[in-house]
Amino acid sequence: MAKTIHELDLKEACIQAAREVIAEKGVEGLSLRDVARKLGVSHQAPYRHYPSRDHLLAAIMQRCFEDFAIFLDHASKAHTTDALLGMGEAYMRYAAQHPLEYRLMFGTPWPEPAAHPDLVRHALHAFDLLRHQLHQRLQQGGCAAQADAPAQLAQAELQALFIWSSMHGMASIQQANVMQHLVLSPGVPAQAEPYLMGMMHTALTHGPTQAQASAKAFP
Amino acid sequence: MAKTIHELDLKEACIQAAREVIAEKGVEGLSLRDVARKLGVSHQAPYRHYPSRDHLLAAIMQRCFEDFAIFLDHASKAHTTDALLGMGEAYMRYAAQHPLEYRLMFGTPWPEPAAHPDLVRHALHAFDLLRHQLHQRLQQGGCAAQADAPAQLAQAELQALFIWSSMHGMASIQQANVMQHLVLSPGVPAQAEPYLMGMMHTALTHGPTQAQASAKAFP
DNA sequence: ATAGACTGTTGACACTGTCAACAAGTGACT
DNA sequence: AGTCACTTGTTGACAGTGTCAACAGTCTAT
Repeated sequence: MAKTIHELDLKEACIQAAREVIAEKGVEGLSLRDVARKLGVSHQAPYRHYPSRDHLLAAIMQRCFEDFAIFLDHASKAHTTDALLGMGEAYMRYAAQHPLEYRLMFGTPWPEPAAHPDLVRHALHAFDLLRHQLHQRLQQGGCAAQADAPAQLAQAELQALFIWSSMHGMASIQQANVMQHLVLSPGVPAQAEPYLMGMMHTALTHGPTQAQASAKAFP
Repeated sequence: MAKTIHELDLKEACIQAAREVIAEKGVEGLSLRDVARKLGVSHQAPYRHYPSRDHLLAAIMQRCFEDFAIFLDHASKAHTTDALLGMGEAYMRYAAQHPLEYRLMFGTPWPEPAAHPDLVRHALHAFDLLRHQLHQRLQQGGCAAQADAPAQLAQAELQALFIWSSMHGMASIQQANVMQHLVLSPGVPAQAEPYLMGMMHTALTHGPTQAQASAKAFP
């Protein structure tokens, strides 16, 4: 009977060890037997707490989403002038600082979402932060005569999806290190991110043009 | 000596069979032994043509990039009024129609890029199509007094990265089926893509604002 | 005290990528 | 013609993986 680390809950220790393995060798390099070895425990011990590798992965992803949402929330509150800008910068900073966690959350095929409702719930929270921020912004601004509340919410959601798309795309590109191979003009790689931020700001202040016609066609 | 399918080049047949397996079970479900079985050949036969699983994957990815670039090129030439818009729509259409291929190209950790220069070259071609389109557009437009040629190229590259980011982000979100879980207002999921297109159009016509200051700080 | 639940261990199975040794066919050179 | 090297394919092994089944302790409630 080896009293190694069990006192602090093997279920929790598995997540911790697995995150370390992921940080070292990436998501695809994670094996249950590895975390078992790392904890000095038999290769079947983790199976007592997670029915399969995917379930452990889901638990880790959930943890990552929690951390991510906290990170975004702090940043939006810390930025004194523009909470939205603060969130945007925080998003990119998180992706840059935790590439493997980011990949795990947004770049890994999700393990059967229906089977992990908790994971979905935590993942949604981060999006809700963004949506809420934009909704507030729309209500305060009141620039147009659009006082229709549901329409404003829908508007905020469309904006949130747009922002999320752009930032996730940029983060993915940066992570893939693909810009190194693109043979770009000097200064362009460094300017790409602030340029994207500027474009998003422009789009948000001016609203969409054209092509929207095809959207209105199917209301 | 089984004369099964060898006459048409096993090297080529491997790619074909592997693409079928990927289409059925996804990238992670691909195994060399599977394609060998599918071709009625020993489990080591593919190894005579590809030194490792990653090399076969690289070959498949390269093929996908070729198809993808052709697809984009056709679409941009087919669209009579706006080649750029045609490319954008084609991009989203490809992602929707070939989700697994798209995932393979843009969602899979690349197998050691330096070892597969051909893959990199083909991948870059698709980006070059976009960059070229935008460069032409800038030269024709000439709306501003910015006749500086290298600056125009850099501008086109920044625009290309912005467009690519946004569309890739939207495609990723659509593929992850995450919008189903987001509990959005009615009509928002359907409007998301045209809305994004409209926002991109706005941003391109107005150019970036703000935040660009931080970019100019490091020229 | 005893029965049942947790929790962990050992041993097996099928499957994978990959290495090594071998066989059959091909072409070139002497 | 005969030999030699090379290409292509086969068979057999090895370590590694996720997972199932059977077993052994320890804890708790009756």
